[in-house]
Amino acid sequence: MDRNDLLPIGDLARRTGLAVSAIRFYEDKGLISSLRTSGNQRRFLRSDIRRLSFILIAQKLGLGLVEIETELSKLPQGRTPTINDWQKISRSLRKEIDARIALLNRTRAKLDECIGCGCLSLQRCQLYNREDRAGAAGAGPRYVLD
Amino acid sequence: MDRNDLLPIGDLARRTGLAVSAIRFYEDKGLISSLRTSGNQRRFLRSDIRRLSFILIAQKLGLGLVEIETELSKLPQGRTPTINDWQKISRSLRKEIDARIALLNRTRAKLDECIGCGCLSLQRCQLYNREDRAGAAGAGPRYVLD
DNA sequence: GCTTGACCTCAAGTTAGCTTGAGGTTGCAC
DNA sequence: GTGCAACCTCAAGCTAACTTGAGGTCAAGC
Repeated sequence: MDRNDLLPIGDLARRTGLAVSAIRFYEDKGLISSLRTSGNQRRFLRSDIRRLSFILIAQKLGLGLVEIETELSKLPQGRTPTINDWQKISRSLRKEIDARIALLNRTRAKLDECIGCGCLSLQRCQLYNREDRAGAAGAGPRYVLD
Repeated sequence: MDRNDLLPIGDLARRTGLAVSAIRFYEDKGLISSLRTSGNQRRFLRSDIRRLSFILIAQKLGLGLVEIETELSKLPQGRTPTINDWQKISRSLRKEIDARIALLNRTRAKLDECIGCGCLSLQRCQLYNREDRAGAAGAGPRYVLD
């Protein structure tokens, strides 16, 4: 592994569009790891760019950092992930997207009924039920979500 | 207006599934308003059940309370909203859903390309751009979102 | 050898969306 | 007229996902 293949945190930040502080934060949370120079500065692998990309995409889908870490933990330990590894884990994201689209479609169908009668009634329209609220993107009142 | 048409906060909570504290919080934020008894207790209109329902649905779509207030402010002031009023504002929500579905479809298409090459590269796959990140559900790093 | 920008740590602050707790009051039923 | 559940206010706490600031170090160019 060439010395030039190790990136300081600022470079990684520039490559991903992330703030330096965000990358440090992710390392703290265990989403990414780094080597250290003798002077205690972080050095990252090139493949970490991809890792951060994955984090950004997954976040966009509404996954929390904890869930993202779970996904990332499916990558092979000890060696740099191959393209094949990334394909596998990306397909898992694709399922997430599919699920979200399906949920939105159901919500839309129910809302359409409600627009029909104008009621917006929890009882009649059943626009809420645990199933749907569970997969929701928004935070929502905790009491209801428990 | 009959005296019986005024609901104490606990009843409203039971009808909507919200916590009492959440309703008070929404009132504080100006999403809902109440009358007071001589003893300073809140009394709500029956139509507030619908108002809270709307808030819950909109939250499920990932709208923030501020955006929801903006929507709600389109309801007529001074009188209880009619079914027609609710239909109008609900259609606005429907558009939100449509937009979100469209965004997810675009994201999925891009991810599919990425799965194809396994790159997950920000440059090549263009899985990020401001347009998409803007409509995203998740929080995302603030620096990038600015 | 000195300056300067990039880097370090650790603590505290920020926003959203609520909940929890303390300490006190109301109102309905018996 | 008394008991007690339901209500009140206000302050503080909580989680997620970061940012900001203070105070200090490292490293490369002049």
